[in-house]
Amino acid sequence: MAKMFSYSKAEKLKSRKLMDQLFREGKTFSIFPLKVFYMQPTAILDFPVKAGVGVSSRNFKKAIHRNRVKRIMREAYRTEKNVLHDYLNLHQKQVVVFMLYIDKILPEYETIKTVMPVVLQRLVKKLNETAAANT
RNA sequence: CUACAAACCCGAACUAUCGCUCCGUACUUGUAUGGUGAGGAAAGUCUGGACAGCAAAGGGCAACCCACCGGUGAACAGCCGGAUGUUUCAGUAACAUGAAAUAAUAGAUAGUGCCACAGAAAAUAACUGCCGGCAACGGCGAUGGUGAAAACGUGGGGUAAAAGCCCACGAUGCUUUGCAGUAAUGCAUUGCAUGGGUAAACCUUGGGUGCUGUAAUGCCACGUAUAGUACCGUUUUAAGAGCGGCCCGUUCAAGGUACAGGGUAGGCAGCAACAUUGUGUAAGUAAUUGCACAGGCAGAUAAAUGAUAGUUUAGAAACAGAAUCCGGCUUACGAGGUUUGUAGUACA
RNA sequence: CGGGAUGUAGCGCAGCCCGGUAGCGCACACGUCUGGGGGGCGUGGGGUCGCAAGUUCAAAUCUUGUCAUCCCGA
Repeated sequence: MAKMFSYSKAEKLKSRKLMDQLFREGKTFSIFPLKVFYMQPTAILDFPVKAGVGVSSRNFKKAIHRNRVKRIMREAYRTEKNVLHDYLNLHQKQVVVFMLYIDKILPEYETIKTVMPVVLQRLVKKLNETAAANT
């Protein structure tokens, strides 16, 4: 694990192929105002976590507003992601995550910042459950 | 001074911590370090180009666009200057005249169409009517008061009754000549004519446009089914294709079309240095152009500018985020400033 | 990045090409038939024609600009 709070190019979900697979086969859960897609890929990734954020252009028509939402989400993920990273380091797992903002009003940074740890803890819990079920 | 409207300028700066894109350097090859990083509209996509491809970017029709004159520029439907109209305001007894706005602006004397209601009649001059005549008929377009618009206007002469039929003054269109102007056009002048409006109705005239767009296009790598079904065609009179529609011409042509299915969705170039930006100066009424000096100023591909705290300022808020690149147009916009106009108040 | 369609009464739509009166269905109000409801019949109200400017005597209609919504292609 590199730096504590970084969110560099290698950690971003970029492959179109992987993304199609995620939306087709991945599992989901929602904690308002976020909806999370996640799955554990079979292939070996160059980075343990591949994470992406998104907003519907139907809900936000202006590009400036979409950029604003994505920036807030990236910032929140960057500061709160240690929970997920520690878990994955401990169990030698890898995961692909995509977080979609589903509300229609422009969010404040504080609200996303309070929701993000809850989301990541839920994600860790879900991964734990599937691991338990498999064994 | 205050309020409102319009045009133009400007579109915060700095420090610390964490973090992001791209570029350079170092080495232990993923870390350190240095630099770099959105707009006046990046927007709308309304336009003009650059650049690239498309059989030889063939010809005609259709379609679409433009339309006073000159300049500007790579180009334009843009911009600048001018001419002539129209509208509004000021002004006048009424003109004249001045200011502002303006998609005005080839042709209504090429042709076709349309003009509600009212009105005799909305473009053929009919009806009513007036005059002459016994009548047949002939002459006339003044009479009719409706309408947005009624057969050049006003006054006089003239006549059986009338009429640009004639005269004076004036209006409009075409035209001759002279002067001014690069020109549009203006002023004066010669002759002829006068049946409305609409071309942002069809249209005619003149000029222009080939089409598609950086997901263009070129190259590299990886991978699948030497694979299925149906139809059309193959030595000719050829199926079909060659990038919008139709016709012609021309070139290629042994495969083509549809359905179902399988694979890939990675990389490099295009791609960031020029119709470039800033300042000064010269030419020009201006748009704009020349010269000198200085600068290097985003380059991603699920897509980079954020978060927190503090300082400065009266305040930090508006509209809003590059995706091939430039010129213009249009629209959105906070606070402050400048200029102009309108209204009110106070003082001299 | 490119192409197209639609804005008319509370709702769904005509009218626009070829300019002059804005209409249809449902809904609404009143009256009537019925003991009452439902339903039928009759009468009536309600529209800045998305917004702005222009052409015209006259604009929902023609022209230009603009705003919003929806759809399509790569």
